[in-house]
Amino acid sequence: MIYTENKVISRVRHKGYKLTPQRRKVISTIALSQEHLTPIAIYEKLQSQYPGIGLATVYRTLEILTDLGLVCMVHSEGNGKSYLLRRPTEHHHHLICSNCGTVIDFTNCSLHKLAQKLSQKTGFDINNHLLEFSGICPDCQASVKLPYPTKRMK
Amino acid sequence: MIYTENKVISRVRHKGYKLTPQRRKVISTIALSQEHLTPIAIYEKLQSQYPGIGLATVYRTLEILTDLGLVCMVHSEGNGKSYLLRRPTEHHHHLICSNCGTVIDFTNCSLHKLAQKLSQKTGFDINNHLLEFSGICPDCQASVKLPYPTKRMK
DNA sequence: CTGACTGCAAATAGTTTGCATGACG
DNA sequence: CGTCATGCAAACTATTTGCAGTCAG
Repeated sequence: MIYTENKVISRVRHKGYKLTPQRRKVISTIALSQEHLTPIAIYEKLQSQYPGIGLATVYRTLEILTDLGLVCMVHSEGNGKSYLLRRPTEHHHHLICSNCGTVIDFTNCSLHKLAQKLSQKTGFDINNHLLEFSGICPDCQASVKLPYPTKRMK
Repeated sequence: MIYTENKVISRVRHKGYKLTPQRRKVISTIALSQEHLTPIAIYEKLQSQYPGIGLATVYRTLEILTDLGLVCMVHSEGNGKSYLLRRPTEHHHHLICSNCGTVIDFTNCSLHKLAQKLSQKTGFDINNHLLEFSGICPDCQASVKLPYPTKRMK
């Protein structure tokens, strides 16, 4: 299931967080976006509709949403030091284009079996996991363009 | 296979990088450590044996080693913003205790099949992936709370 | 009303870079 | 000997925090 804006709002309020216009805006920005957004991207999108909103507020709101499990992160590998946020669908993982940054979600149930096995073997109480693939998406394979800086050393 | 210090050194030299005493020291520190190390941890360990080495040099060396595929990173989730480095064994993944930071390696071949399937479905040219589980290790389950530094299992 | 929330700016934390000096090959 | 590497400090990027004023409940 995808969290609707209203669902998120009621959940936030229900947990005792105040529902300020800033938080509303952040939530609706995430809800309306089709892509994963960085905190900065959210902040910039908001600047036009809601000038004066603080970046710190965006971070603070994201912290709450993360805490409530309402957004999820992408740790893009390689150069990607930025992490991205998105309204969560069902539990899923990410396939990331290391050239253009496109993110595709997928699910994989077999991981649960693997987690169980690991848990038995090691005694860990496993409560979280992170699986990401990265590569080059079809569009980027076609075009020869390289927007992401890759080369090091001069 | 585990890269020996000599192997790393010859590989670095072979790629045309100069083999300075600083690089040697960084490499041997990583090689001798049983645990994953942050860049800062490496820097601090070196301070005693090699005062005056610069943190930037550690980073620059790690960049080279990463480039050569001689170290691997752990992106610990949750609060963990620090990433850790280690001499690589075979291709493997990490199981991380979110309480004490213990890291256990494991391999999982079925991921390759998954990657293939994804690749077919999406057209991505997949060249990398990241899989990590986190949870509470047996020791931490038993004891209430422990500080961070690490232990290791095989 | 009142504590939670906000914007701002300053503070951190982690990492990168510019530059003059120094040393590997 | 000519690069390439180093150490240092300053620059950057991403995120967090302190604070005084503001507002949702």
